[in-house]
Amino acid sequence: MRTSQYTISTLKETPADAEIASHRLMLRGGFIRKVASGIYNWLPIGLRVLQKVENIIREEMNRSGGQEIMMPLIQPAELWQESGRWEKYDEGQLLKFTDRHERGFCFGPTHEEVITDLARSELRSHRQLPVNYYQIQTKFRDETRPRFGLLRAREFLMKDAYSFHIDQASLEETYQLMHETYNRILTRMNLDFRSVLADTGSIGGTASMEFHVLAESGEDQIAFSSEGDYAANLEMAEAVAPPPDTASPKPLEKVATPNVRTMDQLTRFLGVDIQTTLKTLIVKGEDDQLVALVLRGDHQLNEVKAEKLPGIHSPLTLASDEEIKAATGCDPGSLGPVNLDIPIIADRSAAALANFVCGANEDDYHLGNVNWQRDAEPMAVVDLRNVVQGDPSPDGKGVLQFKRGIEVGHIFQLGEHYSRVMNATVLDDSGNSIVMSMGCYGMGVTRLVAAIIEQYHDDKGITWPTIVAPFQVIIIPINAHKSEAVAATAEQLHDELERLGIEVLMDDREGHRPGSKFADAELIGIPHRIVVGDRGLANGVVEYTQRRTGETTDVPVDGLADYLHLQITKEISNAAP
RNA sequence: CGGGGUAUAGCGCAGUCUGGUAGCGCGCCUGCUUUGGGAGCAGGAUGUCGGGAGUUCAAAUCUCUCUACCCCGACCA
Repeated sequence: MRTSQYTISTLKETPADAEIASHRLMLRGGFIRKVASGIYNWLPIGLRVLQKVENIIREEMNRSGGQEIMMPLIQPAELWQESGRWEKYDEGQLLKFTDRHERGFCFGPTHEEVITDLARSELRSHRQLPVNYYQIQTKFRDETRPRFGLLRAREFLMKDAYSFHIDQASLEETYQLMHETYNRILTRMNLDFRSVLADTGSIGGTASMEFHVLAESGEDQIAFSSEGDYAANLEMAEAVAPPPDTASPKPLEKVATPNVRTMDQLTRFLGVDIQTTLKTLIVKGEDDQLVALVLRGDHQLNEVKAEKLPGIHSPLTLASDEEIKAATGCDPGSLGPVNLDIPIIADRSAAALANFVCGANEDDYHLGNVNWQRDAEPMAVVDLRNVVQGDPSPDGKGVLQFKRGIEVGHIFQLGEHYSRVMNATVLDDSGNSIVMSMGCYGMGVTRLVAAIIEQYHDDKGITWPTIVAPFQVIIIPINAHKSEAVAATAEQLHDELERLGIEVLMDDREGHRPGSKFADAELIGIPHRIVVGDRGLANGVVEYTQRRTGETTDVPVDGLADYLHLQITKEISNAAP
């Protein structure tokens, strides 16, 4: 391929609205262009990368027995009404419209309904199970706030797979297989990633796991054991119950704390350690009754954990100051569990305290030396808080550490969540009608492209792993118009590499001086660069530079193509398990 | 959806406060000279100043309104 016949649309200046590396570099490098908020064009060079990522996923899915299908982007309202998600699906994310006959449709944000509908008509016998269907297809989710370029787009490419089973054991087997498949896919792309325990969220189901590419720009916080294998999304990470404080109770005391409203003010005013204090949050229960959630002063409420508690309103809703005043007679800053006429749910760490400080349920007063049982009784003691770095790991090995991650994959055991409401059944070996168990397995293809860049870039541009690079080799001839030797050598190398099946780009643009060609090659991130110039040719050598290391060596023209062929073959296969 | 901000040439921006009919850098086109780290000179093209309404002799500039986009918060691949 020659740049004179190929669109290289690099920008010298960064478009103003790009915040993070992947977005900035994809715009500058001419990989993508924005069409509307969260909606992008893919230019030729960008599409090459996208298709490589797509093909790695496809190869590994096929290798694991997945069968590729394609479902429609546009889906009828009836299916979503049947599953109950037409009204419920994440308010607003479902983009709905009607056709000329006033029939309701939506753009597919995911395909559980369509696949379940397909499965119930195609799958009749247990002999056909298990099956795993997948597609690589456009999704549309009307995000309230698209951002970070491809990391949170509204229209994006996703690989979604759905498996069907006669029983839970079979589902677990495929779930495990998909876990391994995802590991292989991400490993082949040379990514630094983690699989972590995850919340099942709005899709519903029993077990689920997320795959995170580690990057500072990631939107998720993940917690993992310093010594064991435990890893979980922060919203799921379990806080281990500390041993109870066995100090003998001291006499309860009431202290005046004028104008103290926050934990920070309280600890400074009283000169106590924040770890010996309690804070009390009032949230809405079902039927608008109030519930008090009690945490240690230094801990943060984990909303996902709280929402899962029986009797708690979902989404989690804090009571207003007025409601709190009406129920307790004081402001939120003076709340505490003692003599509180609201059911109390205590976090394990809060429940382990003795002789602690908390609000007195009276403005400008706090209580000291408070003790459970003697002074207050929680209705339940549960895990309610976010873990913090240094907490013991739930697997008993080491302590928890945090990293940020980009969620590129999510696998679920859905169980009978959809198959039951949509009546997707098969006959078992006794002729009984059995509701199929389902699994679903998502992977964000366009998001993966961005995630790769987040891990592979430097101050000059992208440093693609060879397996996903848009081209594998770039040849830059210097003053080809003046030197026949340069022109001929570059041509010869180009043709030889192409014959060997290597994806080679020759920068034959006229009017560009070497400097701008070097800059473009580095921005676009082509892993191997060959510079052909008179200077070296006099000695029979060209200059070879590795993009990632910047390491430059003079190498003989003879044998270079074969060497690169060997090298590249190694690079694109050594990551395959 | 709440809060904040922006909209002027393909990109990055100035001009707006203080109204007088649009500019800079990069890019683009032509020519010449250049050619190992984003070249120089000369010439040139490109704007319904986001849309609409209003105030005014006169609006990029003032007023109202609509729209799009970006950033900060609750969801997801």
